[in-house]
Amino acid sequence: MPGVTRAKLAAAAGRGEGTGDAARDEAARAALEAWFARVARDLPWRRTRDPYAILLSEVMLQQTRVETVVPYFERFLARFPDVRALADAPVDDVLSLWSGLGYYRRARGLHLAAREIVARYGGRVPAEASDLRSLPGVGAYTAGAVSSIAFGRREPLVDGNVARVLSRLDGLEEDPKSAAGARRLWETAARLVPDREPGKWNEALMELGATICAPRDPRCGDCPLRAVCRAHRDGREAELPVVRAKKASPRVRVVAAVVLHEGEVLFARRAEGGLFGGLWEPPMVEAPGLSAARAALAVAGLPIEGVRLRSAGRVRHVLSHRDLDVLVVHGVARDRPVVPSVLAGAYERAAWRAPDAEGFGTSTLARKVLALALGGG
DNA sequence: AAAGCGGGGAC
DNA sequence: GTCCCAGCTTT
Repeated sequence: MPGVTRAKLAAAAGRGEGTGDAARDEAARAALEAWFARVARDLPWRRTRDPYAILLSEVMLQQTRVETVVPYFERFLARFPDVRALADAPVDDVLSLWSGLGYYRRARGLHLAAREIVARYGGRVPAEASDLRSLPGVGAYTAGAVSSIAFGRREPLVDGNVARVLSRLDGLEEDPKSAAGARRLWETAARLVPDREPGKWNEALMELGATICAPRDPRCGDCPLRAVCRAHRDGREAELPVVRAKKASPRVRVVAAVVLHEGEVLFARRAEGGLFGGLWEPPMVEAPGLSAARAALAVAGLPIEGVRLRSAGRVRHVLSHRDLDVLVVHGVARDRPVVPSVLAGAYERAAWRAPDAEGFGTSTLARKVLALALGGG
């Protein structure tokens, strides 16, 4: 790293505490930028300058690991290569490409955002963070990311990685999830983001958090910021950032009914807004057993009263806030029940489909249920 | 401030 | 098993 000697970094680290040391900040910028230029991963969204592709990547990356997103990003972009293609698509097609990625509200939000970008911005992704922030599914992080990375605007961002890196770098004691802690982090990020290539800087901060400044056992020996890091200086890497304990997910008993007729399965579409909103699945309800489930499905309007159902086994599906214990039952309908156009409860409508049909969204849970019920024949 | 919202990878 | 990920929205 030209111009950045260990001695300079060490001198900068000892000068002042917390804020207000421009020389230390500059040393950190130089060190991190040099490091990033050397080790930056080759990721598909780093090969483009298309703001739409970058917006897509940032939405997919919300609470989702880089390695998980890569194949989804490639498929989605191939199917919807620009804002207009996405805006013109049926929502079920969009959810189909999102299937398995999780947090499906993101897909619906992005779809609505594309339509808004066409309607209000002539099909061009806006560059201003405040304009981006007003799009559905775009919060402070995503707005800062798109504005800085795609448009070179000097906008800060704070994600989980940056929160950890900056908490350690400046020795910030507040809980990043608290209002005060978040405010402090955004102030710190805003202080550090440079005029020149702010997007690179933001990416470098995240890259450091993802590859070096890990939640547990950070590799401080390989860290370009170790000479200016307060937490490292004080031996407190393991204590920062402070994390508050999260509560366990309640266990919930669910019954899923896989009803077949001539090779097709009865699917129902979940109402948008809630869990798995907009996705299609074999009807399932929260119930302690089959008889209670039958009653609940009858109330919902699903026509399976006359179908003999037997157990195919259980599926466990863990979400961030629920731990689902799913009893999978299956059976063959003698004659095809007519599905009503409107359903009650969690489902809005139903249809018979081949289990591997395309063009609509399904959750990983739905795929597990189908695999168990149909896997053996 | 807290809860709802998926799924998976690393340990 | 636990932790948490390039978070956003609603209550």
